[in-house]
Amino acid sequence: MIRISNTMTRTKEDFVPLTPGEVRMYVCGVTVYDYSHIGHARFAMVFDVIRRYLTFKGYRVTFVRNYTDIDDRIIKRANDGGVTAREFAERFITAEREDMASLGVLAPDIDPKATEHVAEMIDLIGCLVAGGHAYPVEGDVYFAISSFPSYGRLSGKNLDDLLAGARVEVDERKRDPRDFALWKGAKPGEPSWDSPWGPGRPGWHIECSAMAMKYLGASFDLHGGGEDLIFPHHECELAQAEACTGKPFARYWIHNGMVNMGKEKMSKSLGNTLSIREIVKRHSPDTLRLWVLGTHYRNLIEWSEERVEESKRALERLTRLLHDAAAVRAGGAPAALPPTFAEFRPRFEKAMDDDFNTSQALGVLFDFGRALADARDRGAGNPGAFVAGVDELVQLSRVLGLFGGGAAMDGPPPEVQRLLSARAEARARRDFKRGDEIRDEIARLGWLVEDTPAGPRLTPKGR
RNA sequence: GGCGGCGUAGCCAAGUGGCUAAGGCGGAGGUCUGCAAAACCUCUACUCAGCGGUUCGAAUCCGCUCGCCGCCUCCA
Repeated sequence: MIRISNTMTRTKEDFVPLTPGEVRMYVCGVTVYDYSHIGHARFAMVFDVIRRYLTFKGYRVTFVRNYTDIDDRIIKRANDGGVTAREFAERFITAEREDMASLGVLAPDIDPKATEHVAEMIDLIGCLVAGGHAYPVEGDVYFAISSFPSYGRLSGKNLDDLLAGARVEVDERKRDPRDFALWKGAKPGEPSWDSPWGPGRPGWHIECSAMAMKYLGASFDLHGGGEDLIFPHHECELAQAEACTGKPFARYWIHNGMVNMGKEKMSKSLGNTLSIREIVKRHSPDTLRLWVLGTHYRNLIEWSEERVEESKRALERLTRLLHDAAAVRAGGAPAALPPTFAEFRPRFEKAMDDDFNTSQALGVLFDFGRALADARDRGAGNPGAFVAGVDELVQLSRVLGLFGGGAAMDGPPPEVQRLLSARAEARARRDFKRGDEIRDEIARLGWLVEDTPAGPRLTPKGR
């Protein structure tokens, strides 16, 4: 039984999908007005792992992650750059897809864009107006907070506190300062769509309500996003959907913790971001993933180049096993998974079942790695069992999105092989000076040579 | 001011009522080795921010204090 921390109830609950064997999940994606940063990388990896694990457990998962491709900043930056908002947004959607692929994050089943669902949003707004939950004013349409008493339930706010907060924008035309825009009347120079309330564009929150319900139905299982979206975005999204349909929206709300830059949240608005495309130049996707998954998804992570370097070293422990297995596999016969290696899968699942505890799951994988290394070193006895064990380790690792690319297991290029042979000859002549020189040459090509009782071993030096 | 979260070894980080407080990085010693590296073995928190309380028993529950962070405004 999978247990999930549900933001709505603030407790860990048994996960029971609406339809047995199926999971429908919606995750709020990014607003595409700039390159994605490490915070987005974490968020994407977290939900990627949740999706992979649910799939691993046998659920048929439908995973939707949207693009917000119309908003104030997109319009402004597009105007500044002399391109249309659409062109501008498309550029960053393309970039985002490249970034996610470079991190080994699987593409969503559906990745809808807000601008392609304006009709659905207009229908939803129409439903809210008809039901008395929204009202038009001079080309805008606002959601009437007072018509939805449970507003504030998700974020744990009460309506009075929101007023007292005094940070709510003052707009005389709103019936209540806490009301929020569903539809914004067009201003000169802005892209707009026709609607029953005049030309304009959708408010931020309405897009997710409309798209989630279009692809997943009025009620679905999981809704995710960064914890900074709990209020107001998810609160509003929920209110809009439920006010119209009268049905419960998402059953479980999952929110990931932030990535801090020093003591401060990494955020586009604070300008303290580090882009994904910058960071993948320095670190492999597996290294970054290990860094992210080492901390439980709800906790804060502080960005640190040093911590990532540590993750790299830890990862090398596992990749070495993969290479050793590849070397053994070439000659050995396959074997069944021996009983000594059978304990790790259940332990791994137990950790992941408990609110996707990747930190603990990784601990299991490292324990597994130690058992495998021990088996390898103890002997020539049963190489097939060692290979079977490593295969099992890889299978479990892939549930976390590790070792998905073949690169981790690719053999050395011919040049390195040649050098290795030359070194073996030199060492046979006891010309260790030459041997060490060749070892350095191989190192420059990115491979580490180690002499073991069974002969030299090659491992790629990680990023 | 309101709401929420965090504080565990040198560093990172699980664990949230009861066997020896996971795992990673770093460090120390040993075996192995031409050297190196890796691997393996052993060691590295009598203690969980502090102080009280509940309990047969608490890192885990409750209260207070201190420190840090997030949200309440666009944000993953």
